[in-house]
Amino acid sequence: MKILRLYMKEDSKVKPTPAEEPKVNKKEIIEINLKEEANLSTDDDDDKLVIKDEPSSQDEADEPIQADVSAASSCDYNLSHFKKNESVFSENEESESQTEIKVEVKEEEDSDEDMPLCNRSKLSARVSSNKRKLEDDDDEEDDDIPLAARKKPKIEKKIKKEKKKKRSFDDEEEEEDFKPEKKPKVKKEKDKKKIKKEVSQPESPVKGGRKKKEEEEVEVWKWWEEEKKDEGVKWKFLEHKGPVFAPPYEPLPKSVKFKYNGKVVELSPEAEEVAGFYGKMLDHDYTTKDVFNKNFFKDWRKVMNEEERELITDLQKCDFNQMNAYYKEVSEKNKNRSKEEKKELKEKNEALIKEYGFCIIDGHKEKIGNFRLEPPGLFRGRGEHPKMGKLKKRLNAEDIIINCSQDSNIPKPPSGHKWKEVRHSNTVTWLASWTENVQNQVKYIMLNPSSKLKGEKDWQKYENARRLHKCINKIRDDYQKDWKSKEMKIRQRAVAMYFIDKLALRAGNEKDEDQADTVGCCSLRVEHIELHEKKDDKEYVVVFDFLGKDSIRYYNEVPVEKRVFKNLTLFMENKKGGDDLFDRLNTMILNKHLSDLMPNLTAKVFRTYNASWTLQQQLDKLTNEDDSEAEKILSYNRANRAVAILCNHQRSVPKGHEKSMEKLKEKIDSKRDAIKDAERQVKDAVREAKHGSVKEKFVADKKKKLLQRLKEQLAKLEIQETDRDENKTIALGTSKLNYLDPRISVAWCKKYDVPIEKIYNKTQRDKFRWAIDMAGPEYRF
DNA sequence: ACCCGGACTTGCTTACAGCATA
DNA sequence: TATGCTGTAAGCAAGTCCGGGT
Repeated sequence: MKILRLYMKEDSKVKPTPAEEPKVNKKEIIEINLKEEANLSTDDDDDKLVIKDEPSSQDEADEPIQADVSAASSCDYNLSHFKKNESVFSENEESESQTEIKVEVKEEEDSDEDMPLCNRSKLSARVSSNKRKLEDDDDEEDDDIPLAARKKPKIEKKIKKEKKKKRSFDDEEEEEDFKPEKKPKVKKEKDKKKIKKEVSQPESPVKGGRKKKEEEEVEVWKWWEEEKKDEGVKWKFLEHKGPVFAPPYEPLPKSVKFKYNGKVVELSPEAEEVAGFYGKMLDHDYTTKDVFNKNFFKDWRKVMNEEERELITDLQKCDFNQMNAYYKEVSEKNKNRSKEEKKELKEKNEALIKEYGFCIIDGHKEKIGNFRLEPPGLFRGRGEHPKMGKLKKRLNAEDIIINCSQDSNIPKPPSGHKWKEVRHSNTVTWLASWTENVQNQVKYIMLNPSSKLKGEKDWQKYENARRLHKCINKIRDDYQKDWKSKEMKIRQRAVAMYFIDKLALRAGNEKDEDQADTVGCCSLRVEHIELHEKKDDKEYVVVFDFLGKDSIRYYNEVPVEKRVFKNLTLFMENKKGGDDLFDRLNTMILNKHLSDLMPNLTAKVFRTYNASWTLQQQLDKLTNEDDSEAEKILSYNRANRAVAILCNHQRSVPKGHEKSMEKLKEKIDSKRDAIKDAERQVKDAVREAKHGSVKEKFVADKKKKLLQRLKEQLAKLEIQETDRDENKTIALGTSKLNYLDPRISVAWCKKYDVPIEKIYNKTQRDKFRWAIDMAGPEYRF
């Protein structure tokens, strides 16, 4: 792998700064800083921020980087796949700096366990208060504004948005080829025949429960044994039935009244439907939020008729209680449906899936991921989303673009309707798409993860990550050197890469004003980190505290290399809390650089790489050949958990966790009692047996066996207990599904003789079929 | 060189089926 | 037989990244 290092000239252009606070040219800042440095740093020549050409390399405190995966309190594995003995960082000697970072999974005042994660502990909005050790200037005026409310001045954004909106309005329909294409009739026949043959799976006779389902599964063909040829073409033939529309609105019974200002008001169906969306959610936290209510009310009024609009002017005066009660009643009724009804419904649903849930792609029948269009409703953004509560409109055929083969049976729109467009683009993988009206984003109907299309990509992803392994040393070396670059941009880039590599941070694209204020690496702001020269007997600690994807809080105290620390100090100089930490960097620049280092390398690959690598290391470390199966699985889960912690995958404490824990404890206690009892019995029996006959001996043996079994059961329960408790705020699913090379798990299962079903459930096995097939016990990531 | 939208992956929550248990 | 629990799938929001147009 050839690695290009670009030492470019300091770019002449200075990033435009917000108008109100004329900022110093970055170059100047460096220089200023250097002067200061020169003055200050008398003793520790260790870390001059060199700007001259030759970097002062020798006396680097070249410490190896450690992945920070230490667990939250309870579990104490201390992994570090970066450790030198793992040979990843072989060039870096010494340094025992055991990094021990607490991933403090929100521990404030026990209170809010039941809320969705993003609503919890609104992140110490005061993260960046004056505690800063290395006092930069003191102008942090917006410390008291909650994070989400802080705005970066972005005027052009507004204009952009306007434009967007306009576009979405006036690009009404422009009809297109909706009549089935006649021309390739012959080919069609042929194709169809072929498909028929492939598709008509042996119809499984109904053989009760599970079995039946298994057999009805889509055919699995070993695409991974086929030769790969890409060229951007995703398929040759694609046929499907089109999406399933949301069921039409059924007006409420007349007895369900809506009241305004205490008086019953009869709503038009349109207004009623939308009111119903709100009424249904009355118990939800959302309806207590200002933004939500405002947005809802505004959009609701839009669908009202003149009269209604005139009358209903204040949400406070609206009474949705009857609607709420009605919906509750309905769902109650649904729960109590009779067996027959349930069965009927199920059959109907299965028939629907059978008809619409599959497509034919290149001669194979494959499951579609989401063949149902999203029903109308109120938008529920996560975190402090400015658009929460807006009305998500009902979709019609006129909104939908169909994508399929020209020579396939083109799906029919509902009678009286026309598709927005039918296109035949085989360079994309979606079957249908539409533009959602709240965020103005395209949404898609795509294939299930078990499909070839998805599987192949998944496989590629992990191969790519494995490729990174081959040059990770070089890359790490490189960015460590770049910490001393004389160019600000490169320094920032290098520090960002370090974060991404070490902490598995996301890239952090820029976001629009009209989205929740969350950040990733490149979009970190000064207010999101705190620097401590010393914290709890650790040196050079960076405290991260910000809201990441889905407004999940990321909190981490990380000891870093001195040079990184100094650089951060430098980056924060003369900035306010709301300013970008890496003002010379964005994801594009970063990814551009990464792709120069290795083809197809992007920020996200590091996450995949580090996750999978961590899993492998952990599995190696935690698994004992002669553990019981349950113990091995616990080890696996622990390894999995380490990854989840690394990637900050959280979840809200499941409802009734407390209760279920208690129950488990009870069970354990009673098991213990049983064991005591059994022990006593065994003792007695043994005594009897000593001078007894064969029969007594037999009894004693039996009792012993029973005791043994009880003990095993107890052990299992205890394992379950720790496992469950350690897991309460950590979500394993995401990493399992998206970050861990399944071949590692498969290999582990094969090596230690654990049935794959214990690790992957049915869906997961489908998704990872390729890996199950591909990897032997010797596979290494 | 940047902006923007399109395409696709990632991530959390919710609803529900199916099972065990009382 | 009703009830409660648990694991799974569905749902959909929110990221990443790329490429085309200007």
